[in-house]
Amino acid sequence: MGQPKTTRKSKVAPRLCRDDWLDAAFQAVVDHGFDGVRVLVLAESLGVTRGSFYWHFKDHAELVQAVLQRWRDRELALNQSIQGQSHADPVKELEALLEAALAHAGEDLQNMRFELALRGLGRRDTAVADMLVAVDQMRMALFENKFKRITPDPKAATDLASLFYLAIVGSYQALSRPQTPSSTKQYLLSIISHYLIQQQLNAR
Amino acid sequence: MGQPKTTRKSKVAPRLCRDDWLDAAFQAVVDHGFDGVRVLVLAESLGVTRGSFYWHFKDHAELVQAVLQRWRDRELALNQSIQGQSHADPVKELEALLEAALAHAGEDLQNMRFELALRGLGRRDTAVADMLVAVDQMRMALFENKFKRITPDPKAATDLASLFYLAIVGSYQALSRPQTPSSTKQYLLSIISHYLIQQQLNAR
DNA sequence: ATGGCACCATACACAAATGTATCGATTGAA
DNA sequence: TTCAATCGATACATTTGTGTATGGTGCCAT
Repeated sequence: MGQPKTTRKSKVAPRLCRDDWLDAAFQAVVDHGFDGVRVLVLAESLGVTRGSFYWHFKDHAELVQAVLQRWRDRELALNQSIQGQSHADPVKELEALLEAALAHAGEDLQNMRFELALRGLGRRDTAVADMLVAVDQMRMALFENKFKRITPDPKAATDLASLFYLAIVGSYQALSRPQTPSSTKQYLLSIISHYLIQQQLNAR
Repeated sequence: MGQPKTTRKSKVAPRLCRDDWLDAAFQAVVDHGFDGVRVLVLAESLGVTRGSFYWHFKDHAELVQAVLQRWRDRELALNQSIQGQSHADPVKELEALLEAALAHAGEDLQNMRFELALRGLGRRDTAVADMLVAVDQMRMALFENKFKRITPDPKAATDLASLFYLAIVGSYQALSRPQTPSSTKQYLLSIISHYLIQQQLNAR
């Protein structure tokens, strides 16, 4: 019964690399949080013993550190690529950015769950907390730049960007089950239109 | 060195009741999350051995269950008391509600940290998730009622209430260190005034 | 083919946490 | 006072997880 044929794709014993362990750890964080990253459990899910793990990593702490590092690198790269693509209509850009941030919570559910677990870790680990603050500011600057092309009022741009970002982060965890993703977008877009209309009225 | 004189208030051996353990468990959740609720550790912090624990509780699960239960009861009671106090100016009421919700994140930091840990647990436990959804809806209804007295548009009331609540939840964890509490309030109040001004303009 | 290296298994020691069983001590009331 | 109920200490068994040391095996280049 139950051959050790795990979820590894190929047929037989394609020996593992460091990234395989990182992937497994990522999934464990998604499913059970950072406290659920157990070497023993990961080994079973990968169909090997811990002997493999302690060849690729010094210890448990190094694994977690590597997972954090990889997330941070990817987040920075993602930010760079978004900053690159600048088009004509700033409102369209904003909508696209919103879409991307909320898709983070839609199809790409894994990343959302990982990030929430990461914020949980950040509450006990100041280094992680600092990393998160940096990423938050980076992302918020993205929003702020878009808003600054919509309104001439710099304070309004900062306020709206903060509000948007907070609402997105909030939508990650409140209202778990119901129709959150698209409705949150509607709430936010509604605010934009309100704001734009008001601005046009003021301009007269 | 290091007498077993822990943080228990009185002089000698004031035997513990069930609530003492619940308080300690609450603090453990605040400090280390639900995974940090270890019977052994709680016993040490209370200056007793686990013999005491297993007299007051059947097992570890019963403790967690009781902690959840107590939080839920208190949350319901708080909601009731807020629903009771209805005054004249709806905008003032809204500001007061906002103030209360964000004070939750200010002076009363413990409750905020507990709630965040609880949301973390809710991601792995459907029963907890359901409880949180219920509480979220309950609180959001509070906001929605206030907004319905400000605007005649029911959809706008729902949108604004959702957005506010999401932003508040988001502010609980993004922007850990900086000037979050008061600035978040400013963001939200700014949105209100924008919205009210627009509404007045439309009314003409 | 074969020797060496990369990768993994096995076995051991140790630590932390749960749960149970039993005994001891303290307190309040008859 | 004394006796029983309440509360906590002690000791034991079990589980789960980490880390280390060492041995085994397939694969690739010489």
